[in-house]
Amino acid sequence: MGNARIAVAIATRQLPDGTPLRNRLLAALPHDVYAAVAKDIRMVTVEVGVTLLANGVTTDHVYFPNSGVYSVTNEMRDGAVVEVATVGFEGMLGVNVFMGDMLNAGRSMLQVPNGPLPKLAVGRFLKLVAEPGPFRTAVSRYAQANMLQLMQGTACNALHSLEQRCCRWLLQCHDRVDDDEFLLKHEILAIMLGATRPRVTKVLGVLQAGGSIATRYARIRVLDRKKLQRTSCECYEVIAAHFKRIGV
Amino acid sequence: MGNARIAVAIATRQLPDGTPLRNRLLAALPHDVYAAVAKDIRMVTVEVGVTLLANGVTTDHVYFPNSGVYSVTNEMRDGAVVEVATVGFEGMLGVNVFMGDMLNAGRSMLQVPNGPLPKLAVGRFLKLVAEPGPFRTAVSRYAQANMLQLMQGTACNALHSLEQRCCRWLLQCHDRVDDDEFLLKHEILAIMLGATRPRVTKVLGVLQAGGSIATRYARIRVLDRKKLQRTSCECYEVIAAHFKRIGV
DNA sequence: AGTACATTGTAAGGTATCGTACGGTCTGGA
DNA sequence: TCCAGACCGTACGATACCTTACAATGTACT
Repeated sequence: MGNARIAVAIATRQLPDGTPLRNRLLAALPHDVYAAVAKDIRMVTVEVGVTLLANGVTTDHVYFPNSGVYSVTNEMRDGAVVEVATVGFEGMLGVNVFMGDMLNAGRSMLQVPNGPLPKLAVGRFLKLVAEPGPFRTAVSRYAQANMLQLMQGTACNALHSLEQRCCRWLLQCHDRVDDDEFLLKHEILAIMLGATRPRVTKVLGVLQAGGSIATRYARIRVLDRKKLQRTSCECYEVIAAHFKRIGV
Repeated sequence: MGNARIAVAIATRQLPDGTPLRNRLLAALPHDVYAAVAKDIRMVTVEVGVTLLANGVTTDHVYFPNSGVYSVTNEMRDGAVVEVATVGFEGMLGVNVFMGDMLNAGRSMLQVPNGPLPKLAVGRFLKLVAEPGPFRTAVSRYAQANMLQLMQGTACNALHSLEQRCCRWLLQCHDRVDDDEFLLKHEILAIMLGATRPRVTKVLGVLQAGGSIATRYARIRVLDRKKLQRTSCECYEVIAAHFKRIGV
């Protein structure tokens, strides 16, 4: 019995706290390198909405989400906040460091909680990506995919309805959480989409009436993914295709 | 007289067709390298709206605008087109190549004509950026600034009014053309902003009544930059500050 | 069970935007 | 000089969205 447990531990890589590694970027590290890096990974417990990387500030750590949904948001002078990129286990928070810019762009925070968050010191990260290899390649591809996501998002915000964008967000969220139901308040969703809370409530009501989702107090459950996808704009598929093509 | 002419030619770098070099990225090349590269630069004459880099296609050339305004646009399945990034003499078309992705993202085209366009073969470009140095640094910084522009644009499209975004576009355009008046049809501007042409006409009418601009047949003249900046959203300043900070 | 608080549901009046259509004006070439 | 086509100005009904406010419901805690 004990042996079986160890076998599993070896077969599926683990984070320092014992949870299985899902982050795609860290997973790209060669086995021996990961073994060495794992010691330097720290697990952080974060609350929804708390700033992980502040805008215009140099940080000492980058984050590699293992579960849950994180957002890079942009805040205007009048306080209006809107999401510009969604990040989950496929990526990282702090790509700007890889791009050679130590100042964070936008504010990164947790939106849908789903477990602890691994972080790594910037210096350690930079050493890992300094040399060509699978990790550097993975991070580079992610940076590119992230840019494609931004491009699609820019167009989407200019052209598509709230309902369409809301469906897109729910689908992207669903992809990053290993459950059909997740913690998500209407207000959070409203901020993400740059809309007002009552409008989001109304849109979610329509989606619920259509049988795509079920909403509870501070929770949303995806019932019919395909229906949700039909109501969404094409941007969900386009972004997913980009990520897939680039191999993230 | 002849000597004076040569002196000028040496003092201000020239493109193969004799026009002075304004593109910031090419200008970052060391003198001797530029002299060697100049032979490989070809000048292209382009028409407004013609596709330079098509979406999802591998190209053999990258472009370094020397004047005028170029756009990277995103096209939806229903044919709706919207601009996601503005490019002028500060940048290049085809950054994705630098990011390690040979497939173009979005469609790049000319919006405001202002002279011929220098192009360089992809292979030649890749050799130039392969080694660390001032050119590689400049391109890398531009890639980063471009990403910041995308982030700000995403938020801007979600939050700001057509009038605000229109002012931002006119300011960005004005920065890239060495004249207060430039060729720009309302319809082009409408496409850029993801709006309908009549609305753009209306907004431009208001701006004209306020004395910020003067419009003629297919032309717009900037009369009062500061007034235009006050009517614009903060995104113009934010993006300009990003470019400045990164040294593009 | 009951209370305080957080979250969601709903409404109303006002503003912005959309789609569409049509007439007016400018420009370039016959 | 005149015409055809390109471009701009304007209008109008329909729809989406915003702001604000308040009522209803779920949750946590006593």
